[in-house]
Amino acid sequence: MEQTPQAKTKPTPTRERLVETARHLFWARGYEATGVADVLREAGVNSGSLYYFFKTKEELLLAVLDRYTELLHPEVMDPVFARVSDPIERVFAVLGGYREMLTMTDCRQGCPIGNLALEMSEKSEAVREGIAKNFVGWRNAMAGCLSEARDRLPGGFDCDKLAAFILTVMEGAIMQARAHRSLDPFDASVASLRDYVDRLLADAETK
Amino acid sequence: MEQTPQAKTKPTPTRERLVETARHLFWARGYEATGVADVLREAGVNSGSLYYFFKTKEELLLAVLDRYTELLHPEVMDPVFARVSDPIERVFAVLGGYREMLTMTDCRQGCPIGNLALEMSEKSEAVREGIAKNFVGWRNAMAGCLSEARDRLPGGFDCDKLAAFILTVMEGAIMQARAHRSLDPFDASVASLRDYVDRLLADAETK
DNA sequence: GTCTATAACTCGATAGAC
DNA sequence: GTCTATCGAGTTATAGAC
Repeated sequence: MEQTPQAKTKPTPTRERLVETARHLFWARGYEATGVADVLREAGVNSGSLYYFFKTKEELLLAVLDRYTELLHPEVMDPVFARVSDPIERVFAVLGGYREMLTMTDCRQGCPIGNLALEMSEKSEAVREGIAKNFVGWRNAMAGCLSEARDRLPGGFDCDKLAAFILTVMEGAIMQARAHRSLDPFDASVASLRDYVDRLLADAETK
Repeated sequence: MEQTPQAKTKPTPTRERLVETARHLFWARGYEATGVADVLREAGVNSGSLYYFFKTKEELLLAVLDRYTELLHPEVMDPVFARVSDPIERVFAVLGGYREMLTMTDCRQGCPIGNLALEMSEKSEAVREGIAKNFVGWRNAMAGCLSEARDRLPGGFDCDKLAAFILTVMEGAIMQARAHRSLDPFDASVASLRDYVDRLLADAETK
């Protein structure tokens, strides 16, 4: 709707490059620690262009958060769902995706939204809302998996509550992995979550 | 050992005031977002004095992390342990303490170590170690509670693993509470953790 | 839409008197 | 151990030509 329809082979317009560069730098270094000049250098764009598209650095961050919302399904969920079909295993496969992110960065980079949630939640209401929206999307995807497996869970089970718990465990597990620069706390936390889910499934089975 | 023994009524020396001021500002605003000038103003101290005690801003942060390590038992654990005697309930009472912190700050401030873990873990190895040390202390306190209740838990149960899981849940729950500016995700996550622990206790009972 | 140049300010840190 | 003054680099953002 904002895009002219015939523009199909556009070679990555400047705005796109700015958002993608900012996305990666905010993730790797944090928002405050990333200078506008860093984004400009890395994107090969001049100051004037950035401020043509975005009034402020914060507005650039809001665009980054919108981008994350768009990427949730194509980048995070769909590849996993294509590979794994059992709804419960999909949940743990998504967690495995974040584990891989930790592996590839030697436990230096975790969930970009989680970082921003702690750094920025009280600094801007608009940013906080963008973060909350991303969390809601993630939880809904997980809640969808759990709903599919509803008949294997105890009667009257609250799938949204467990979905929120899964996000909680993932974020807390990533935090500890980064603080200890080790996958062990991540693996231990996911194993505890698995134990909990197994007990829920076993409980539903015996009834 | 660093303190002269006769100095008992010292009116809070400058160094102490700097560490305490920095501790509160880093907690409320984050490390990068807090300027050295903010610390100086709030502490009523001049630049020259700060750099007499600390070579850099990062060294001030390390002192803050040491202070948190010292405060863990007197400020976080002991008051709860004095009030609650059942070891399992102690765990949940400690979580209740963090809930109160969220209540008092309208879900704006959570765990100061968690904030720093995500903001600073990859920026300085010394800082990361100070954070990890705080996490280890917290987990050990929780593992101590669980060990006391060992006979009520399933045979061969790994108390350290559950302690790590409890920290994971607490940090993830605080993150979501701050992002949504609501206690609901915190309460839901703690309720799920309680459900898990109840199932562990019930499992041990039937054997 | 993009360019260069720079305004206006804040940052962490230092020097040297007291 | 504390003071004032300030350095030099970095910050976000803007102005105005092209």
